[in-house]
Amino acid sequence: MSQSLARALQILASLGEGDRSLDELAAELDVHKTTVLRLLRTMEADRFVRRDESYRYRLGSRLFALADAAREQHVVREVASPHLRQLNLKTGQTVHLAVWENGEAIYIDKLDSVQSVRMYSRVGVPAALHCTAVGKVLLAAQPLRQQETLMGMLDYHSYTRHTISGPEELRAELDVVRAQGWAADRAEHEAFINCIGAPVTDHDGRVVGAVSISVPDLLLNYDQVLELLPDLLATTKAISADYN
Amino acid sequence: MSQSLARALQILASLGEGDRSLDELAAELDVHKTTVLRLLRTMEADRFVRRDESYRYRLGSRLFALADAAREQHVVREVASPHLRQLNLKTGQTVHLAVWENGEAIYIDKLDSVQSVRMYSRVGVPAALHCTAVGKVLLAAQPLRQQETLMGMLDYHSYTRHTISGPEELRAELDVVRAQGWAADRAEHEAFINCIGAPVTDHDGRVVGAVSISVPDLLLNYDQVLELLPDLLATTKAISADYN
DNA sequence: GCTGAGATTGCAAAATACGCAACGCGCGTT
DNA sequence: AACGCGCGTTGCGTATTTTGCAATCTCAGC
Repeated sequence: MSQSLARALQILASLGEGDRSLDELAAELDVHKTTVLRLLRTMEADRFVRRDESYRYRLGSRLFALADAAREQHVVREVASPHLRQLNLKTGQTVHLAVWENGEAIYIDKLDSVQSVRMYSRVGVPAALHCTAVGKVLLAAQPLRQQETLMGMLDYHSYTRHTISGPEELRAELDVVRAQGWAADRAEHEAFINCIGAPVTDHDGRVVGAVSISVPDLLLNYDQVLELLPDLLATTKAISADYN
Repeated sequence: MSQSLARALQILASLGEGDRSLDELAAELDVHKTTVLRLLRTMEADRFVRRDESYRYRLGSRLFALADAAREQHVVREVASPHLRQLNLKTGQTVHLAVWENGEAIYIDKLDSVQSVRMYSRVGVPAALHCTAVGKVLLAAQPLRQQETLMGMLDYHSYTRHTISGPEELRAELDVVRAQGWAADRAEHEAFINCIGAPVTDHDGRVVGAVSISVPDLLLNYDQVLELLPDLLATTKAISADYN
């Protein structure tokens, strides 16, 4: 709708992947250098973008401030924070918090494992609905009508050979999730990583978020991960209680 | 330079303070509703902004992702993270990490004290240069020419009755900071809060960041805070070593 | 079923952003 | 030391894009 703004957002997205030079950005957006320069200048003035000594552009510090503010607007995250920290300390594993936002499951918090095994996940990024623990938990909690719509639209990308590959299979899986009150991801999204996830609910029992624990296979096998389930459920229960 | 973009950024800044309705935003920016609507739509499409059921606008999840990426682009933060965590655990106090960015000292990481005493500081926000420990440390490390320029431009806002109030006083303070290798803030920014801060350096000895510990007066008096200095210096030394 | 507050759209005016081409500047090359 | 190249920057005329208005639509409360 607004061309210059759309381009500016594209620039920000691009800078999110790494620093860029003016020409690189111009080439990427396929617009004239001049245009990019002026957009960058505007954003620089408000600290959304900065540039280093060698004229390479990077994301600016204003984004920190905004993201920080955006988080505080997510009540769940505030409430969950200390509990997640405790779970992270106790289990030593990577812990995620995700919420439902506009048809997607979005990670809004992440605590790394003590062993710094890098995982492909990031705060602010959507989680796949058909093959992650939090995705399943959140999807299973949506109105049935919307679940069906979404299940029909998913791409069912096969990340590993365990990935659920179609609506029927997913529908069955969601039934299990609803019945048992938690979801598993047995190397469905990343090979050699198992996860378990459970919902956080408000006073009316509505699901307002999902917490998961992710463990690389080489640390714990799937059955051993299941032994962490009581800790996970205790955490989500505590968060839900604090949530009022 | 780019009007629509500038307005859009203004909208983001405003949403950073809380959720807004269309009319509220229009009034705040003093532009027509239509204009705001279209800007919001553009940002909504890229998940920079979202709106809830009742048509109130909030910051979107894309900002999380970007902020997360922006952090990872700050090498110092990555390297410092585990050390800060350790310092935070050992002392139990609020720990900050700040870097120099475009003439300002910006907080890029913060770990709260175990006693949740709220401090007025926020990741992404600039720290005052004349009355915070990190501000002094970072300012003292800049080229003298720039220091002078900046000292002439600062507003020397008197937050408390201990706040440094002019260039001469600040110049003397910075000499002390350089000489001793760390800086203090004796209730100069927030009454009843004392801080100590020290620089992180790269292999060439250039200052690339600053770490500080902040303690409310009711927990420890100034002399007691000074006893934490060895811990602080050990931390900055360790970070500097890891920095390569 | 009416009323009104707020969101949304079509349109025409013009302000604004755009691309071009020329300039400046620093760095590495010959 | 001079030259040339790469890259950022600027002035300017054009026309695309954005803007504000006014009319319309939608939904909630009465």
